[in-house]
Amino acid sequence: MPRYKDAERETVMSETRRLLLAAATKEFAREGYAGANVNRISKAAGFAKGTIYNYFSSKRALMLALIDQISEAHLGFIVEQVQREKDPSRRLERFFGAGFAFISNYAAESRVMINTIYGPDAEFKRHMYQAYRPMFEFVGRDIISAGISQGVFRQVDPDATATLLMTIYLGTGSQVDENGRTWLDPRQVAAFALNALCKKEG
Amino acid sequence: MPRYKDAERETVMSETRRLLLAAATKEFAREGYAGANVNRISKAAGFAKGTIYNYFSSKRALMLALIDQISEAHLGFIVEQVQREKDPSRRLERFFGAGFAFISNYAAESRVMINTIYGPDAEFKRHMYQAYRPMFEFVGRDIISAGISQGVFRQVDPDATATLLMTIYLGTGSQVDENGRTWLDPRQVAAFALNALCKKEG
Amino acid sequence: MPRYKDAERETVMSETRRLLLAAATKEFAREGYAGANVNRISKAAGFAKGTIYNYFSSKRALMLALIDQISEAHLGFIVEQVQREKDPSRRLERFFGAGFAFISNYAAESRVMINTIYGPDAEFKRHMYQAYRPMFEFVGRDIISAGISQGVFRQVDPDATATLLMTIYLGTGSQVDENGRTWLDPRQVAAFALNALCKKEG
Amino acid sequence: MPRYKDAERETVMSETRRLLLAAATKEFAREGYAGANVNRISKAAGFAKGTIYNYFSSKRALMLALIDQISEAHLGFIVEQVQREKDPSRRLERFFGAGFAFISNYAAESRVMINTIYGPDAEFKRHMYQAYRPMFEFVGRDIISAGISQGVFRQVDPDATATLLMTIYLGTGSQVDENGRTWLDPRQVAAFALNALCKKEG
DNA sequence: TATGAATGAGAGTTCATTCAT
DNA sequence: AATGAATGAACTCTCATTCAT
Repeated sequence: MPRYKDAERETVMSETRRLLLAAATKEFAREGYAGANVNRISKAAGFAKGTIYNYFSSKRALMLALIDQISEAHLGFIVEQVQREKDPSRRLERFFGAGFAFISNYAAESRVMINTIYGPDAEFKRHMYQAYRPMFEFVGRDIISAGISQGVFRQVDPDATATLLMTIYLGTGSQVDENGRTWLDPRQVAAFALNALCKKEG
Repeated sequence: MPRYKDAERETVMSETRRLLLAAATKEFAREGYAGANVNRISKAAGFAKGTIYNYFSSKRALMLALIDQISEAHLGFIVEQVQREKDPSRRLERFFGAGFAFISNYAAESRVMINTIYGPDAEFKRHMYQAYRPMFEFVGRDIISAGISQGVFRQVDPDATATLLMTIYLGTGSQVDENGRTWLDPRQVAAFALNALCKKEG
Repeated sequence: MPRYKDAERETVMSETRRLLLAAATKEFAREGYAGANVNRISKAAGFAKGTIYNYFSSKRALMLALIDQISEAHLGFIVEQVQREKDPSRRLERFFGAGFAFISNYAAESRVMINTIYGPDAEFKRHMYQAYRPMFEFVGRDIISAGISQGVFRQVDPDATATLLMTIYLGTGSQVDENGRTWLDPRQVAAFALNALCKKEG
Repeated sequence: MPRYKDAERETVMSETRRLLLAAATKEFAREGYAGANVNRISKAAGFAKGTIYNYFSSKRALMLALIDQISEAHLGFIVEQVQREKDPSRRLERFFGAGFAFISNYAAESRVMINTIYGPDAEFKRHMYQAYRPMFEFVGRDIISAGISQGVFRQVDPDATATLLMTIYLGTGSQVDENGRTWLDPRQVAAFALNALCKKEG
């Protein structure tokens, strides 16, 4: 869990900053980046309009900080659970299980992430991919490659397959109904992926 | 500047509308809905700012009309190609092939679609799902169900699997690099899906 | 009745022009001059947007023509009825009676007149006063002066009193409830004025 | 430009609001509500265009606030002077005297009031009547009814007569020439009203 | 550090008017 | 004479950002 985590920040980040980021998460989730209102964020966090500029130099900077925070939490959440399993197939199931659980438990954060990944802003996308690279690498290395070398998965390209699995995760996980419930079940998705990846047994 | 074409009014009207929608597609693709500028759209189409309001009552109405146009083109493009094949497996391959081709050939339209589906605006999303329902149904009926009844695919839930495939399509197809090239190859994705769906042969 | 009336205009004024002025009356009455919409007027009259400019050079010119038409009708309506009486007191009663009747029968025209007289546009006001001058003169001469010389009314200044009576008429007549009914009754108002004007009898 | 006065916030806030309302009064008086320009008001008050929206949520809200302010000032001005007299006839004279003085001293405010009362906007009219109700009641009670019970005035309906007097006041007072001078003299009008109301003495 | 009044660029939208047909 | 697509100035309102306190 502390992996990929900047221990420094924890101490530097004041309570105020945390409150502002929490309010920003909700606002960006609800309105999207362009539609979000900086003053409203500051007020929702319990501060005056100007306060937010003592912590973030601009609306964009706030968004970038939020991307970092979300990706960090997202990675920690998933890695921690996946690593409890050793078997690659179980790990894949856990991956979807934990992934969907994150989306359910951190709905606003997930909305921000999805909006950003599929949104029009190139800089934000680049930043987000950068921040999520560890997760792509983790899936490629600790799930796919591990499965291949253990003879459980077919001989697939680990990078491309990691991308595919991440894409499937993000795609399926981001489709939620009015109540925030995902359309699909993580077990369904995991079963589909396992069917595609596992060697066929006669 | 094309203030009065000499042809019939009907034609002028349609042509202008078409130009406006084309310009809107580019603008919405580049900036997203919230960031798009209505005046710029009208100018880009070759008209004065006010002209667009002779055709669309508001920015939202313009977007909704665009969603309808894109979804219609998208469905037509894919169905036409998929139906050339009769074998369900070939159809699945065609589905991804045609899908990725649409994304490549109609990059701006696809961007708008993706931004909308994964974006923050609930009304647009609802409208888009409505517009794409025929495509979900087509995949479930003419690919999945057809494959199951022909004994090619496993006994899966057609609706859930159609959703999954659509999601995979949209997710994988929407990830493009700076040049608009998709990260993944439609054949890779189709192979993955076929592995997951086809009955295992000893 | 044909007094103060430009017989020429009657013939020149085409049916289209009449329809446009009728529609303009309703629009100006409902929205006021600034809020009125020229296109809406043309459409309401059954014509295309541009047609109105074949008859009136501008929105202002339309309004000025309307003021002339309304004042002419207003004067004709009142004079015709007042002149049926010979006794100055009866004439005063008739004046208010006919005046209130005009407001009731020509509600839209009256609204336009009132809006204009008490509105912010100096040019319109000047034009309206000019157009209504015959009515001021008529009241001063054929009611007040007549009454004084017949010994019925006190020795008041005919002009000032005409102004006062006109003001009272316009003020009381313009106050109508939701259903277009005046707050006050013309007989009440006439009685008040007669009390003020008539010589005291022992 | 007075961005930060050194005094308390409360005071700055009120002062700015006062300046904005003062500028709005002039603008609405000159252009009418529909023709008024919100940005111009803010600029005329010495602020940037956006500032006015820190104080009033919309142009309409600004107008409604102005109506309240004007009616309050108007009532205070008249009541204060009328109550100095005890005799009903003197009070009636004072009523017109003070009323005409208000119109002369507060020309812009009076213009706004008159434009609104006789203008096309139903909501504003309703609001204004509501705001002026105390004045109608004051006239009915402290002038008319007082005069009747003291045997000075005839037995008239106090409410209808108050309406009539208010109407006469507003009508006569609102007719001013280019220099803001009323056409009629308050004494003339008061004399007319007294003649109408007072019992005839042999 | 926190405040919030002030700023002003920029957005969506309206509409009087023009003019080729 | 009538049309209506096109025009573009002008308007109301929003909001990221600044900065004196």
